Amino acid sequence: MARMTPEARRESIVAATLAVMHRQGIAATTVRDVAAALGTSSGLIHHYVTSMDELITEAFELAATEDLERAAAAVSGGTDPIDRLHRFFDSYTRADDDSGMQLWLDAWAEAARRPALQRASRRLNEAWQGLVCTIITDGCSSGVMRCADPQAASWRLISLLDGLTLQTVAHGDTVSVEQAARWSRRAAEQELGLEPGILNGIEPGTLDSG
Amino acid sequence: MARMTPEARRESIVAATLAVMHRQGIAATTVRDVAAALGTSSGLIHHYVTSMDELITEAFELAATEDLERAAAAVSGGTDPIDRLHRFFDSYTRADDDSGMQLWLDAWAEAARRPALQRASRRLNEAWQGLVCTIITDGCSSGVMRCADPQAASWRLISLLDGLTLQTVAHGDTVSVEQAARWSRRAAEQELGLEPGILNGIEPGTLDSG
DNA sequence: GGAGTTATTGGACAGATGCGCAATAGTGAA
DNA sequence: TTCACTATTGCGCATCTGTCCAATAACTCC
Repeated sequence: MARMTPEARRESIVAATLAVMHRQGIAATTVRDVAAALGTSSGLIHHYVTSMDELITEAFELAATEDLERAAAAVSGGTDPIDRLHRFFDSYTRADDDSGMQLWLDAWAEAARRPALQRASRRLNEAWQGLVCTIITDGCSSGVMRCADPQAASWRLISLLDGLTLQTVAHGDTVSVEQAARWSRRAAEQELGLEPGILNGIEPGTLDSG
Repeated sequence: MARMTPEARRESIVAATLAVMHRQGIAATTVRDVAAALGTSSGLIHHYVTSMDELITEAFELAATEDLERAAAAVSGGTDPIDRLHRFFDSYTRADDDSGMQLWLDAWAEAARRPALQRASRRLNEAWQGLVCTIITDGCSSGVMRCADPQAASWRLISLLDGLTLQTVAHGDTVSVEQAARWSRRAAEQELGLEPGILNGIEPGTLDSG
């Protein structure tokens, strides 16, 4: 393979690792598969990375951070708390139709056995919760939402979303993607004292362009 | 090792497999580990089991079915729908403090790659949801609960429980076991139009003996 | 006791795994 | 052009994996 800058090569290795992780799952991602996906030798990977665990953690962290930043960017474009919450749900449900959520399932399962992966997974999960918590706190102080405990409410919403998409990803169609989206929005309306349907009704972009 | 009845031997193999799965995770459970835990040779395992996948699925199915039946038994002893719901939460939160929930995390992650495991996981998840759905339906028809869509509500409750305990198991203490229990009960009260605190208040056994 | 059945053994087999290392080839400076 | 540097190769090593199989040992029935 053509010689590359160390920096560029390292990035390409992490990107290739991520592709393999999406295709085969975290546990089944091997050095040789990454090398094959990259079109290089397996020795090269270890020239840049001290262990496979480190590489997997780094790749997961990259993907998860990008997801989070995409969601944060979408949210920050909202005009008011309800619009921001709407955008949050949109970006979450758009992300999970792909194999992105399977990566999270793998990470949660592996977390107990891989400390570095656990730290990354935990940190990013807390960031997601924080994103929602900020929206709710704003909504409460501006009076459009009613919520006694934004911290708890945001953990419940995040957990509900995770639990529902878990069903979608792991079991095929016990719960459909559309149901998961509708039900979690409905729960948010109920949890935050919003008018029923306000999150599910005004949703022109989901079916057309999503 | 002492010679055993085929039936007894088979049971001991499945039990040993389950122990190894709890200790090392589904993906890292090997024939040799099971044989070592059993104090026998690895060849013996394949004399009773055609493949490792079959054995793992069978062991998971056994553990999950026992959990479900324990919950169903606890629920069936309830005097009315609210008491039954109370008992359901009790048995669920008592189960997850152990490594039982980690097994579910592993199963969900592996489901995409192991069809037999996926079928088992899916079937049992639907049974859990059905258990809750029955309670809610009864509660609605007897007038103590208000719920427009018991099917959807039970999926939301199950998914919320899964999502919250997921945080507990995978990330240590982003969400504590007590918080997960309290928050999910609170969500149920809200979802089913119950008096706030009715599921969290009357709960003498949790802190003393749990 | 002897014979037949079968639970159990221990190791062989082919393949995969993470990692390391000498050899090679491309690159930039003198 | 030459030389030092290092990205890249290709393979070797030790270990682990699921699966299979002939040999052995324990049990049952005659």
